[in-house]
Amino acid sequence: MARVSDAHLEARRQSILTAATKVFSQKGIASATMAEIASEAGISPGAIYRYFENKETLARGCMSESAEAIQKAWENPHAAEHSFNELARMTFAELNSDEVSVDTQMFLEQALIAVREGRDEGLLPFKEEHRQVMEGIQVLMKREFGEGLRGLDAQTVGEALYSFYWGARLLKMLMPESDPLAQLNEIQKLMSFAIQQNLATSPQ
Amino acid sequence: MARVSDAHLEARRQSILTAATKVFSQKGIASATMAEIASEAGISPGAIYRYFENKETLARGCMSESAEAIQKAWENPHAAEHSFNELARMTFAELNSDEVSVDTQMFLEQALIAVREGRDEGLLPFKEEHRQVMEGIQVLMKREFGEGLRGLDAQTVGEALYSFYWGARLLKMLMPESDPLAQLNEIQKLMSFAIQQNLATSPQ
Amino acid sequence: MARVSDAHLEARRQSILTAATKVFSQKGIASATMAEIASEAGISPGAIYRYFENKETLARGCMSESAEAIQKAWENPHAAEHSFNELARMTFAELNSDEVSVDTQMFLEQALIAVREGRDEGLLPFKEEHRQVMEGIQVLMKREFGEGLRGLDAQTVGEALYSFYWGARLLKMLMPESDPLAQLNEIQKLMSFAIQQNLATSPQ
Amino acid sequence: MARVSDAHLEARRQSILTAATKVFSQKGIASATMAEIASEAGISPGAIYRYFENKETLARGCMSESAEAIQKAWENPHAAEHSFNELARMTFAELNSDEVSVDTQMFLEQALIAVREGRDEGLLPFKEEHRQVMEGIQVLMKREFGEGLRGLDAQTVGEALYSFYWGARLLKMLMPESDPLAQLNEIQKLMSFAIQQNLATSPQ
DNA sequence: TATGAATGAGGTTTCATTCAT
DNA sequence: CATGAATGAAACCTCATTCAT
Repeated sequence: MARVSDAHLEARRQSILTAATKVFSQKGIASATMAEIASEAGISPGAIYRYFENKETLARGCMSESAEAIQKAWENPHAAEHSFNELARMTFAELNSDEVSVDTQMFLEQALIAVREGRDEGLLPFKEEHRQVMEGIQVLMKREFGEGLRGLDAQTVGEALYSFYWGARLLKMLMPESDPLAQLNEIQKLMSFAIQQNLATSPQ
Repeated sequence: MARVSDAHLEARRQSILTAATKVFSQKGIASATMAEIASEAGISPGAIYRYFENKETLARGCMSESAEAIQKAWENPHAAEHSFNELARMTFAELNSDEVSVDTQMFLEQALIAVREGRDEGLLPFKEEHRQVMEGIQVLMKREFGEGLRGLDAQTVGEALYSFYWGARLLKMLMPESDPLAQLNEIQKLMSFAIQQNLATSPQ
Repeated sequence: MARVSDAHLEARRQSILTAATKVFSQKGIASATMAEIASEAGISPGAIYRYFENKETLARGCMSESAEAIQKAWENPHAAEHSFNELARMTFAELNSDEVSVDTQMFLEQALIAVREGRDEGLLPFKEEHRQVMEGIQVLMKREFGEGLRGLDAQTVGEALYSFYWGARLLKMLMPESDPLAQLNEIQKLMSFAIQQNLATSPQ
Repeated sequence: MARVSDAHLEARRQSILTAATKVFSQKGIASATMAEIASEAGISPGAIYRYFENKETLARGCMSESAEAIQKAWENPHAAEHSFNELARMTFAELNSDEVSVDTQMFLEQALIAVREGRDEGLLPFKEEHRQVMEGIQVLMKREFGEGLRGLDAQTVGEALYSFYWGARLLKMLMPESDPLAQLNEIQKLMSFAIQQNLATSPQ
């Protein structure tokens, strides 16, 4: 029964990921059992272990790749093909997908582990990512809004917006009925008004 | 060992909470065992159950009460002695205290447990609190800013600000060098500008 | 605080027994807690142990004494002041009291322990009691019904009636709504008819 | 170890039942531990749970199925191929087999647990069975004896006979030398005499 | 490769009993 | 004598993971 095509294996792997994401997001990572996931994927529990080392690895594998693309976009603002507002909308729109809750769970789980350990080493990768994204936010804002940010500290506004993003993710996880995109919309209106005000009162 | 003074009982209760907070924040709520906590508190496992119904209740008790006062203030906006901006500053200033990180950690631990377990029951208390605070934010904003919020959906703005608050807490936990109060400052400037703009263009 | 009158101690003892019987019959022996019983008796858990060695002893103490009197009556038929039918009615009427269920539980518990041990020694006391009562039944029947039992084996009839008695107790425990006395009534009618028939067809 | 034949699974199930019956009857259901049973069956504790939901279910499974056939006969009197007297004799003859004592023991263990726990739920299945059998007794008697039961309450007579049956089982467990069939024989003679008497004095 | 039966560690909770006050 | 806080043993059950087939 040897020599199964790589494509077949990859398809199997994907079907497991799909099943796992479904079960994880329905039952939560800890409550979901490997047996359930196997059943959902139409295979046996043992088979999962051919594709994923363990439950932990499987859960990590469920982190959606689409989210990574967006993160990359923020980290490389100069290469960005989108405006700040567009990118922001895309980012928050993504938060309404089902998988995000699992992603958020995974992230928080890792973050808590790092915090528990108390050593900075565990937190460093997180910090680095955070810093890069915040940097990207700041760069994009400055580029687009320029004088409109007068009186504001762009970096700290960037941090605040990043806080807002994570807070929205957290609340979405706890209250799936919340609407991050709608929240963003109001924040964008606020920013727009503020920028108008700034420009209107700018020195001649 | 009968008829111990109430003060003694309360001291014992506190010592259990202290021990539990220490163990929970080091090992995580799930991994921590009641035996460890009892040992840390210098009592027997069974004794804990005279003070706390079960592990879950004990964990809930570990959230410090200082935060509750502020929460109450938001939940009862009509009784508030402070303006929206004042209350907001107090709330974010609190985030710079040392114990808040542990509080945040405990909150996230419990939120994750509830989400993992997939049962809504565990999340309901959280949701209710969230909802009340968001309601409070909204009421205070409307009362103080009135027409300044024209063109904005006060409720959603409230939700967004609440998201921002939790995000700032989360980031503070992960990056203790971050400054929630500074972030709030920028957001308040943004709001102030926006309100000015709104009032300036108000219909005659 | 020494030297409390014996009467006082005995009263205390009785109040504990009353409380215990109430709680045992409501919750079952195993489910009832010493704390509940203490509470019901209006004392502290620790105090019970001044009067009863342990829960087991307390439960045994709840076996009603009225039942013992009746048993004695059967064991000493010659001293009996009552007819077979009267004694039977008294015996079954007793089964409608609340305490009997606890008694039955206690008896069965002891019996099961003896059976588990497999050694006859544990069962011997039971057997002896049974045998004496069955003997008493037989003697009373013979004395009263005489020729009416023609064609019947008095001893085996006695055993059957004794089986009936224990079965009625067992069923009363499992189905408190059953009515042992009503059952006895029918059995007595049966016996009466049978005896009449016997006498009617007796050889002249 | 995949794909084991159904026969193998059934054999495993039986070996667990055998082990459980042995341990339960030696130690009592409450004192017996799942670990002991597993050890006796030569498997791991966890394996038991693939065959039985929990300890309670396992205990219930320990009541032998031979008795069930007879029980079914009483519960479906209309389908019965046997007369009342025949069925009664078969039922009581069964009580002389060796395994009945263990069955009785298991039944009493469980009945006591249900009574102890004080929750009606545990007793309901018992009650239902009892009621159905008593109903069956009554129906059979009415069908066969008709006018012979004049002056008697068939339902209560049925209950009394059922009490007699359980009492005979109980006594057989405690005194293996007792003879339930002989007892039944006398009861049947009693009933026969009574019925004759009834018919003889029936109104013309 | 897939199967799925078996493993076995591990922690919360209860409550009879004790004993310091 | 009474109190009631504290003790601490004990066992069910789950489920990720393994490995014989």
